[in-house]
Amino acid sequence: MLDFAILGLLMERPRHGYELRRALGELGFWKVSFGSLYPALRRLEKRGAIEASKASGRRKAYEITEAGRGVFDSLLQADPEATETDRGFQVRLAFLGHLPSERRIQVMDHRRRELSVQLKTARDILIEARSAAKNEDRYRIALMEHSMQSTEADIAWLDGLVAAERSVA
Amino acid sequence: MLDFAILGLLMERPRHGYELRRALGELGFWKVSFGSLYPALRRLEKRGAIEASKASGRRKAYEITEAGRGVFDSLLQADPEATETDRGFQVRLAFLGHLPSERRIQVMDHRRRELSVQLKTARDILIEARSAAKNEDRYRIALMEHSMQSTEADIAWLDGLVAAERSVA
DNA sequence: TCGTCATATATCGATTCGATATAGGCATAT
DNA sequence: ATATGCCTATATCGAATCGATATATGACGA
Repeated sequence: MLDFAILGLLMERPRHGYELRRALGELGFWKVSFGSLYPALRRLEKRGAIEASKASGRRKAYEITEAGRGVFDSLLQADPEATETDRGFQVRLAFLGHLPSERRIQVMDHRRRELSVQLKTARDILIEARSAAKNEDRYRIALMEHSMQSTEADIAWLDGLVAAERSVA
Repeated sequence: MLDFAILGLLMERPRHGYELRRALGELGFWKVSFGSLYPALRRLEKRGAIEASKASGRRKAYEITEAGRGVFDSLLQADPEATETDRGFQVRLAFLGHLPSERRIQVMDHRRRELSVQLKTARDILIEARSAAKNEDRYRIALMEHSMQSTEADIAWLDGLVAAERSVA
């Protein structure tokens, strides 16, 4: 996933490692560590997906290669029905603008269905937990409730994105 | 953190591995993998924090030891000012009922301050990003906005928890 | 000129992940 | 009865990621 995210950012323009880390963090869902970032850059270099060139000071500017663009595309267009982690979806979403409009809706719609299922099970579990709860379980219940509310908010947000996408298409 | 979470669940009653995984997942913020869980149980056994006993079928019921209770307490009471990951906070919150009331508020209050800082930076970054955004960056912007909204919701939720805690105290 | 601080790359050991193997128990269809 | 398929349950592997830390550079002000 990190490789995917790095390639996505480099599609736009060359960046050095530290800058990639900052840009990723600014997306809001992932504060990637150095211990992840620099090994990932080595991986991508070894695969020929990116190339480093000296920049000012200690900086190394990384640039995506033609091969790298191919890797990015195949990651971007991976089957939405296949298993995808939360982070996987978020990275894909960040670069969804690179897909044609109807494929975008497919990706978001699939995610929406997954979240709906999650929400239903969360609701059942919560009802069960509430009925069995002692007072000292208050915070565990609160966590479950908050998690449910977050999922609901995620779904509503996705609906908004899909609606916006349809209205421009 | 996983060790902490496992001990917290075992404080209540003995459970076997699979059940620990389910209980953790039901908290909503962590679907722990087997590859994390079973090594964690080995670690805790080796430290003498938990003990396994045969249960029905292949099941092994794990029970927390006196030493384990000590480990749990020291993890629970760790300085709230010290660096804490998101997941670290959530685990601590799940078992916050084991702390005296005023310490609970300290923990939540510290988290609240961290989230406030996050929110401010996120806001600045978003403003900056909006002004420089091209059309294809739409989804990146949407991610940032959603992340901000989530942080706002987290803060509001924390405020509710703190208020509830004060009202019972 | 000397600290000091933000920037930047790098590496270490430990944790966690995601996938997979294996096998027991239980319900249901043949 | 017994075969089949499906949850349950423990376990392990290699790879990705984390969190902490080391080190060096450049910019800026005391």
